[in-house]
Amino acid sequence: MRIATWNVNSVRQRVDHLVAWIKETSPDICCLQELKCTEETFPRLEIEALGYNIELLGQKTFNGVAILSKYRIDDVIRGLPGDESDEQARFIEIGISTEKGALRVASIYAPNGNPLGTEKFPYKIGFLNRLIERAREHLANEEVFIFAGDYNIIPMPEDAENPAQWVNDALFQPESRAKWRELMSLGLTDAIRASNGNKQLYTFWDYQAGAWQKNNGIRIDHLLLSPLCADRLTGTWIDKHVRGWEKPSDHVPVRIDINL
DNA sequence: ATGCCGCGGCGCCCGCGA
Repeated sequence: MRIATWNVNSVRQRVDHLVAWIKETSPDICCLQELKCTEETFPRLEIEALGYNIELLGQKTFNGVAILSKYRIDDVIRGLPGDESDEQARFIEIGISTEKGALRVASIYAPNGNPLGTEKFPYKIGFLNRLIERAREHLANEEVFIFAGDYNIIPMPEDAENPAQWVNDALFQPESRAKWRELMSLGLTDAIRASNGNKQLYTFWDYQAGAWQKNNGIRIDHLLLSPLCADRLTGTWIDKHVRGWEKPSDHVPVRIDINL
C-alpha cells in the first residue's frame, strides 16, 4: 500500500499538478493540507475520476485538510479532539480495512506558530499536545496508524540547509522540537529518517529569495508510523521534482510503501 | 532588513504562510 502526504497550498490552484502527480505515483491513500477552500468548492470530480473516495474538512481562505483513498472509508473524524473551541480545519482522520487488518490515517496541518510572542505560538504547542494525546490513545488501543502531514517542525539541524536561519522561528524553537521528541518517544517512527539516515532531505522551499534555486530547503512534512506500520515499511520517497513544475506548491509530496 | 513570493477575498491591499 502506498500512502502520501502533500501540502498543496490551495488545491484549486494545484489541481492539474495533483492529477499529474497522482498519475505518476498512484498513491492508494493521499493526505492533503492547505486546501484553502470549503467542501463546496473542492475539485471533487477531478479527483473522483481517478478512482478515489474523498473525505475533507474545509475552511474558507485558510487551512483545510483532505484524505483521498482508493479503499472504502469506514469512519471519519473531522477536527483534532481535545479543544471544542478550535475552529481551524487542521485535522482529519479515517479508518480503512485491508485483508491484513485495519489502518487509521490522519492528515495533519499543524499550526505555523509565527510570530513568536503572539498567541499563535501557544496555539501551535496546544495543537501538538492534543496530537500527542491522540497518538497515545491509538497506541493504548493497539491501533495501526499513520499520522501524515505538514507538522511545521524542523526536527533537527540536518533538516535544514541553513539551520541558523531558523533559530528565531517557531518551526525550529526548542519547545516545538521537544513536542516532536515527545511524539517520537511514544514509539512512533519518522519514515523518511528511518530509511535515509542523517541525509539532508527537504520537503519545503520558500517562494522567496530564490530558496529553490539555492536548495535552501527544510524538512517539515512527515509521515509518523505506529510500531506495526514501521515494521512493514518497504520504501520512502520525496517527490522533489514536483517543486520544479510551473507554478508549484512550496511543499512537495512525500510518500511511503508499506506491506499492508 | 520583516521584504523577497504566492494565495484568497464583500479584492485593487491586506492577512497569512514558513
